[in-house]
Amino acid sequence: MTARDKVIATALELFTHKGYFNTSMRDITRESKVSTGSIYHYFKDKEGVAAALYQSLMDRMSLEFEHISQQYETAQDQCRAVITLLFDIAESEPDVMAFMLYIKHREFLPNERPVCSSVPFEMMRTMVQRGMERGEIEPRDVLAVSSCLFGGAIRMITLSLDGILDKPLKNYLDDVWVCSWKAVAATA
Amino acid sequence: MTARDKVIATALELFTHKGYFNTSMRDITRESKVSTGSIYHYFKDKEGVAAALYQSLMDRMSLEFEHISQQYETAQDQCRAVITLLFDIAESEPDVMAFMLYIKHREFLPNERPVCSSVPFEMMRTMVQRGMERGEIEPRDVLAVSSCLFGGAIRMITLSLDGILDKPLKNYLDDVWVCSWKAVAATA
DNA sequence: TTGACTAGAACGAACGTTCGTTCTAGTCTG
DNA sequence: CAGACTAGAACGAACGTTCGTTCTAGTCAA
Repeated sequence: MTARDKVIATALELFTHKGYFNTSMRDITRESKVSTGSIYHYFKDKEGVAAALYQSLMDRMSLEFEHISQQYETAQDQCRAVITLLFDIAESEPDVMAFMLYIKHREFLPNERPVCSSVPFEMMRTMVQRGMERGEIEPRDVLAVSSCLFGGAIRMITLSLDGILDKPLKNYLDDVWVCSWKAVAATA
Repeated sequence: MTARDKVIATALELFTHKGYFNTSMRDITRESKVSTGSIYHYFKDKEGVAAALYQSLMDRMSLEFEHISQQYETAQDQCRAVITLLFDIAESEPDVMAFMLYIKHREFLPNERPVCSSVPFEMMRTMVQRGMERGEIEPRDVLAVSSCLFGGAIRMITLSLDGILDKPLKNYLDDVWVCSWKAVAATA
């Protein structure tokens, strides 16, 4: 693991657990065991660390969604795969999910667009759009439908991150998916 | 308007627009025209300002939800009223909505429970619970169903706060409600 | 020897908070 | 009623700390 990677991994952990502003560069040097000088060699500033972390996570999600788009034919299968993937990540790598869904990036990445208009979120809306064109999904406003289709799952994930759930997240997957799909499915 | 109220109103505006950590006590004194000394007379510290603001908004929402519970009989009517109210507030007082839904309180209010387990959110789940008992809502896990019923609306509100929507939020209300209710309604 | 990398001491700016003081309005006393 | 007294609201300069960042010196591989 390179020094750069160690910094990013440490930043993910500290930013999600303590928050960006409650994490000092000293915290990062201590936890990552990379010196101040090295960090500023690889990154322009503290914001640069956050930006690199953010970018790497967005790239990863874009890639995963790309795979799903290719692997599945119907919008129904694609969207279920997306929600399943999100649930998986939320359980196995809660920090990753927390940084993507839960954190207010724009407080410390003022030039970044809001998450909702990031590439992965756009891809989710594209899936919905295609589902409408294929007649799988009731034709309505795409934003409204996308919100309803994925909103339940996303709320469930934030409940999980907040430690509200007493069972593992995956136990709720079936209930959430049945409800979410019923919300948008074209009436036969 | 008392000095105390002026501070809370200013805090709401600055915290939502710039974020808690990007807002200094000097910003608050400048904008509210209340001196540093006075602020520390009314509030223990910066966190105390945020806590008072948070509490006042939660109290207000609890009260509004209480009214809705009494005013409407069925869970369907209650839940639609809740979503309508949230949309109304999001449009007329976006700062209020942003502070309640969008902001990561726990970064600066470490002793506060997460929003999802605040009183207003509990009330929403109670409405769902009663809907199940009355046979209006398909019996499933209450948390999952609540997430699906309100998740779409909440996502829509965050889209609105992010400035993604090109039309006023209320234009989406019908689509969102139809989808959300279909997600959970008992099959006749 | 050069250039990429590491190290951590040092710097200056900005922060939240404190503190001594002044101002204001009300109350008590003779 | 006049004057002494009190409580607490308001003020803002100053303090000590912490932060992000820079700087200088050193190491190591090619």
